[in-house]
Amino acid sequence: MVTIKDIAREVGVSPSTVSRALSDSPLISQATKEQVHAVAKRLGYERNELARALVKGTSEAIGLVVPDITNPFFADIARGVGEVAHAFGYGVILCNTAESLERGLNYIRLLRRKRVDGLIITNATRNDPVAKQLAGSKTPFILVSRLWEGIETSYVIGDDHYGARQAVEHLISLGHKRIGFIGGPAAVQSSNDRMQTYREVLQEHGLTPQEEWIRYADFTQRAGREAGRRMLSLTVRPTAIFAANDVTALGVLEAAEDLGISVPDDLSIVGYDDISYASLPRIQLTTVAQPAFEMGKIATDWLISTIVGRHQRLLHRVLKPHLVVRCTTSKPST
Amino acid sequence: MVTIKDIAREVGVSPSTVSRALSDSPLISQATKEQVHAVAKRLGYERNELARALVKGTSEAIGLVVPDITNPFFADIARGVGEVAHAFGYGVILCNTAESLERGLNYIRLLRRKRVDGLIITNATRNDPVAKQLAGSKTPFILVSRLWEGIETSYVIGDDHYGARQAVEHLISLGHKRIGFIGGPAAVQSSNDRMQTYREVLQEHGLTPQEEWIRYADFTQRAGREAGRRMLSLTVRPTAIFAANDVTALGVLEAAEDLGISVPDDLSIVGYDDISYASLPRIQLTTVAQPAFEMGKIATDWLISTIVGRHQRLLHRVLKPHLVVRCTTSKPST
DNA sequence: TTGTAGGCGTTATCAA
DNA sequence: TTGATAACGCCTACAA
Repeated sequence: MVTIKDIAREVGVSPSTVSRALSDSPLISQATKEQVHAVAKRLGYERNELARALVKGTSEAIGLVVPDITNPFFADIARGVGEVAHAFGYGVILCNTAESLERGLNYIRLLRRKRVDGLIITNATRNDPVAKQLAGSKTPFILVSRLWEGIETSYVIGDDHYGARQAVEHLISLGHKRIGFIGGPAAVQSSNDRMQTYREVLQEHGLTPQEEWIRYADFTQRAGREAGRRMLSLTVRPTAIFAANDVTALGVLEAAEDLGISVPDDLSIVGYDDISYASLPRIQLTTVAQPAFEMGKIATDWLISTIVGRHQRLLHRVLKPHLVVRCTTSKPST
Repeated sequence: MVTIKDIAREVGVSPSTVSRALSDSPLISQATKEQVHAVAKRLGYERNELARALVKGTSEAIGLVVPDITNPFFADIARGVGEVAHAFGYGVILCNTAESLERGLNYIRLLRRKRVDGLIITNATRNDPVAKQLAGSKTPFILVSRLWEGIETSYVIGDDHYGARQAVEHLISLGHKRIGFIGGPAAVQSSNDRMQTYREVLQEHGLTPQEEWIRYADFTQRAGREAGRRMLSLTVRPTAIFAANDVTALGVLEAAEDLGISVPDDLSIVGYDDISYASLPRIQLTTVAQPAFEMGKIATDWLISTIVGRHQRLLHRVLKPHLVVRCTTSKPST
């Protein structure tokens, strides 16, 4: 690899002059700048960002931790993050935890060892051991979509209570009385909030769900399918299911198919997120839409502003989701 | 941030001793090791990988460039890459080019400046200016799914000719004579190979497609939908369409819906990749399956072996895809 | 406008 | 078994 020393030797100046010339310092004459750039190009010089980061104390990289990159919701967040990160010249180190708490821990440690300038965390869970550790550190970070509890942080989330309310009230207004819920891991705040609101809304309407109508999956299609299959095999089964995310909802759709239950005639399904596959003609999933791409962008924008020191306030952004009624919900059959 | 010097001072030894103790050198006494580790833990020491990389000449990070992270095919590759990379203690820097050649170029430059130890490239295109540059460098890299032409590299790809043949012969065996093709960007090798084979197979069966039955989209759902809409609005329209990837195929499915054309009765559709959404009950897309996750794993495995110098041979891996017949294909209506 | 020198946090070499 | 010392490649006062 060619270094500034090589260029310096070639041009006949000192390494510092080369360094300054390459970073376009006003102290350097036009003539030398041109020479330096020419030689740099000829030699194929690429600045060593590692060395630069070491001395400048900033790596121009941010870490992004996601629980499942194959979930389009997180893929979209990742896209948003990449978009603005790269616009500011920052790199993005992506870590996929597969919903494993342990991996999440390891990745965050790895990212901090790599001295990323900031972190975007989308896999926050309750009692996350990393929470306090990170909160007590200097590394700026921001939570997206999922929250820790009892810890002051910046975040960009959707209003899960509001969204869940839209979903459940929609089902109730259609006339459903037996409404089930399939959530994500119990330690995930957003899933819990949706569940809690689900319970509340039912109660407000004088409805009490059986305990078997409430299940926890892990936000994957497979788990959604299994949970759905179990729930739909009950002797008294729900006429509608609210799934805590679209991927799970699609799993439930599969389960219904498996059991020969027709949607929406015999079962209504509402998802959450509005991933692009939810709107496919054959799917037409009724769901609660969240602006994933936007969330990634907002978070990254804030993070980088914080890194470069333009501000240091916390950011609390709660986006209102909205219900998109499509074709997986209808009146219950009588 | 706490450094080895801080630990050294605290313990009362030299920095080099601390360094050795932390990397578990056999030269250090058990007693000091324990002391050092204790203090390191107490102080919350995290090794600075930047500094380490600088002196060791290896960053323990690999770069991954994908054309579209929201395409589950690439998300799955990314998952595979992450899986084995992290198993070996490597970080993954993800770059999403959104099918832009210019971005691809910038990202690869960025990654090289960050001194990644190797690259996994899934966005290769014909006449990629980065190709020769990279081929002439010391950084090991491997292409996945998409190839450059005329350049000796390592790669893990699917057999596109074989896959496309399965798809088109399937349609022909069903009795289709008017078969269309919707590909990705013309500069993408895999898309081209599928197209070429599509032409060949038709020819072998004495069929000649009209030129309007061949369209290039950009591997997105939206473009697939538009191209599909145009093709299906022709006065003489194909009775079957082979799309160069599933995302495009889903777009075509939408287009058919838009125009009130029923699938598979009035139009058969075959996709490529077998992303998880292709097998949804309501979708049941007939498609050519590729093991994306596996491809990511194989490539990364090879890359890291090369990095650590276990070998330096090129890897040429061509995986045979297989046709999965589902419900979007049937005999043409008469 | 340019050069010198010191340092960023590690690791590696050579002595002790 | 441990300690100096010199790198790694770059940036930045401070001097010239």
